[in-house]
Amino acid sequence: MARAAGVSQATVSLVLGEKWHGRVSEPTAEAVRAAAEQLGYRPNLAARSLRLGRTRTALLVVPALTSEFFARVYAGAARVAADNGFGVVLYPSPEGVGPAQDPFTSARAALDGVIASSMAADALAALQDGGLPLVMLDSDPADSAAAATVNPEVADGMRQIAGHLLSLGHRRLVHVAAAVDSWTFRERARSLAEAVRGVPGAVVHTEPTALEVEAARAAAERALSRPGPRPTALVCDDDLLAAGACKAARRLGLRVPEDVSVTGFDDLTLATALEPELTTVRLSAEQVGAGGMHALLTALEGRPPTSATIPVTLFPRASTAAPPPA
Amino acid sequence: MARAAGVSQATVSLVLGEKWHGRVSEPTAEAVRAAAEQLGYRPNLAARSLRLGRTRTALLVVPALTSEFFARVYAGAARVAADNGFGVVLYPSPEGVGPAQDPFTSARAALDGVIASSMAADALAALQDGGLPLVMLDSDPADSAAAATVNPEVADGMRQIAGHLLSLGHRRLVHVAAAVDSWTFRERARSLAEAVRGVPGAVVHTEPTALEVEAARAAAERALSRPGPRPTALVCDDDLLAAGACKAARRLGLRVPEDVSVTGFDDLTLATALEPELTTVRLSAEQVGAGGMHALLTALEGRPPTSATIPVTLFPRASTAAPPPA
DNA sequence: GTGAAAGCGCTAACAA
DNA sequence: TTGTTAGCGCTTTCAC
Repeated sequence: MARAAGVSQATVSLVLGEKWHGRVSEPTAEAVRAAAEQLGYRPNLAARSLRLGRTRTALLVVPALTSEFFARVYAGAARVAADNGFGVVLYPSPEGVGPAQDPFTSARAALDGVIASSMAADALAALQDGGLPLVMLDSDPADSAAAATVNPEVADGMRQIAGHLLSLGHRRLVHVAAAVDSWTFRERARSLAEAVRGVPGAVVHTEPTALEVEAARAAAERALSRPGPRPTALVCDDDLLAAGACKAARRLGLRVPEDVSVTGFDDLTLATALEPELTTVRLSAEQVGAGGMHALLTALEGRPPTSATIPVTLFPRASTAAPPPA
Repeated sequence: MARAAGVSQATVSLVLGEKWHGRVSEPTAEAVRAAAEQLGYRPNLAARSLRLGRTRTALLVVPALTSEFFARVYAGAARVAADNGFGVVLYPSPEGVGPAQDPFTSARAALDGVIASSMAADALAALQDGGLPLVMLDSDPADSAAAATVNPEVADGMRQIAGHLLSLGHRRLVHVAAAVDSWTFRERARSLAEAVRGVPGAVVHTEPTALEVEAARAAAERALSRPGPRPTALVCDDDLLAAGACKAARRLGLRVPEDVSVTGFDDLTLATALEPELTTVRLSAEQVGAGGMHALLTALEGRPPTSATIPVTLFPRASTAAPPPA
């Protein structure tokens, strides 16, 4: 303790907590700081948490951190948290081996709030009885018991993709759709269908697939091999799926984008690592994470949190072009 | 408190802490468990940590979580931690904006130990005075003050890559090297140079680059355009760099692998999303993370932690072939 | 087999 | 302007 070293008792608390102005003399304050510095003293967080009843820790529930997208969501949330003296702990990915753990078994009492992605559907049940402020990410703004929702504008993103493709002249589209039952993917499908519906002669066929390159390749190959006129554009729910779609095209001897156009979603590193570079929609995952943390902090301060919406941007690159003449 | 609800006082502690055998009667224990269940009672972690002086929390220091590799390291560490009632908190990526934070300013007193990657070099200084058990990942086994080191066998991986390429007949290699000053990359360079040295007529030129696709593309393009006989194989320190190398080759009108072979390192998702699929070495990042956590837990139990070594595997795929005849 | 009591390090209210 | 004190919820002796 700096108490023995310095001069006083809990004056230390005031000084180190920056609450001493007008209550502790400047010399004393300086002495305390010097002693703390010299002893390498750090306040004990457990004691502080116990006393305060708050832990300055938020739980982030994401389906799989190994995905670049959610790693970025974490990065954004952690940055905002750190700026506010908060920490972020992750709910162990359900992907992992071992028993699916109740996020609260080990953590509930040590949390101030929860930020959850809609994709981690199975974890939501456990959150119901939490009684903690909850901010949902990329989720249905309507139905949740959340204090706030922070969503990238996925519908707008899909609308932009569709607009881009339709104005290039594409009329036979395939939606290479993530077979994941979550609001964000339903929204994308809805938005795409709506955009296509407005254009005479345009159709969209849906080909569901698991969220993996190999599964997407198989799905896209299926879609491109169906009887009837070949689709000219593959609209994928994720850059990863788009990578699979490109592989499918090449395996069938088709060129991207000359014979078939392919679009992604997210703008991961992958999008520009591929050849041709993917036309895709950038969702700023960091902003989603940061927005979620902001909303949670607001809720924690007792103010009504503002549901936010993160704009998205279409990046037209080399994987899309006008459809072949035929 | 379950105290009021149940029947007794701190008997609760014994029962819930599984320390009651032979000290509390079976009926009482059952009653406590029932009450706890019914009230949804969870022990307060802050209080427990305060009392015990331990937090069951480890810090994982990684350069950038947005990279798939380190996300996997985290996943592995978190899995092992969870199995042992531990949590893992991440050191905010130095990449992020905002002031570079001392990991201990907010966390030191709340940590039991530290796991650090060598790539987070700048953070190491701050760790020196930690006084906490430290496990290093992918770092020089010799020089560190670490209790243990957990390393994937990168030298062996590079040896396998070199062997693969040399036996295909390649003699003019380029090492597209990550311009990051860390042990793991020095080790790769050393191992590659050594393997090539054993083969008469074989040479390796080093082309340093930042760890990004676009920078790697530029570096590879430079290497392939140098005067003199063109290199026939590009050995990259990372799959991401290999993606850049492939783009460089195509931009110069060269085919992969017919005109030039390309190899990666890590076997990220990217490796099989690209075309051709990358010949690469799989480093099990999860195992590195898990091994690191195991070593830390061992150290925390007072037993001497065992430095571990994680074997790597060469995956020969479509990005390598015999060099062109000329 | 169970309860009473102390104390982990901190903060906030109050006394001096 | 500073020190004293109580108590956050838990674990752990130690009496009973």
